[in-house]
Amino acid sequence: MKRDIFQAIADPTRRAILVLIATQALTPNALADQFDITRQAVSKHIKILNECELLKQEKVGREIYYELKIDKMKEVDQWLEQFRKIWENRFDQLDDLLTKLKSENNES
Amino acid sequence: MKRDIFQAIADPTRRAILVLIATQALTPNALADQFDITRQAVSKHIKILNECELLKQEKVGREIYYELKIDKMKEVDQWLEQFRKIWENRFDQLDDLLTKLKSENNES
DNA sequence: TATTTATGCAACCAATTGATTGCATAATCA
DNA sequence: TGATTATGCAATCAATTGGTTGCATAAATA
Repeated sequence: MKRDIFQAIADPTRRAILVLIATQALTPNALADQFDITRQAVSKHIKILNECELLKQEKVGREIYYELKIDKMKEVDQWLEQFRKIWENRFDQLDDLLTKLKSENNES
Repeated sequence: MKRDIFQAIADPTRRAILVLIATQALTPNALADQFDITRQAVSKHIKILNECELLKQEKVGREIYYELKIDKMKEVDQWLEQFRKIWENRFDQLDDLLTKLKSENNES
């Protein structure tokens, strides 16, 4: 599969799942309770998230607890970095401009 | 259309377009030159990005220059914030643990 | 004015997606 | 052991996606 994390977070249900399992491990059934779709639909989302290496799992008896591999989310953060550089730079430029205008105003 | 920025960045071609127009305004034709797909395919990507309010455009004669509304990218950053809090918190906890272990080691 | 050029829109198409139902397997419980 | 429960997999389906070709429009150029 040529799936990546950007595909994973494209779907709103999957984004909600990621938030839910970010702080606590949950079973597929527990997750399905949170949504108005069938357990199997949730299961397919889990499968996709798993393929994207976003999940760690722990088997307890016949239950499987899924939790978010939070470090994987850093990949999105890293991609955003190139844009963050730009908006921070532009903010600095605006800041410089305002400082300059202010000092010019004080001189008059 | 119920499209959002997460849909917009799900496609690799669109991500590449966003990078290209982040620092310079480009026409659809100029963009199409960068990819191995038809101009119309690029045009459809532009349409989608536009629906997501990711673009500003300036018409010059019959050419249209598209540039990224960089502030819109902050929406992704904001969504990531909840995860960033978690991984930064865990890093702090690890840091505390290491500091604690170190001091205990010094005491022995 | 006639031709070229830049762009957007419509129709179409194959592949993918998100969901469903049904079934198989494995673990728990009465 | 037999019934229940948790999960995953397969088949199926409608809707969406990313791509194509063809056409219409508007601006620049000869």
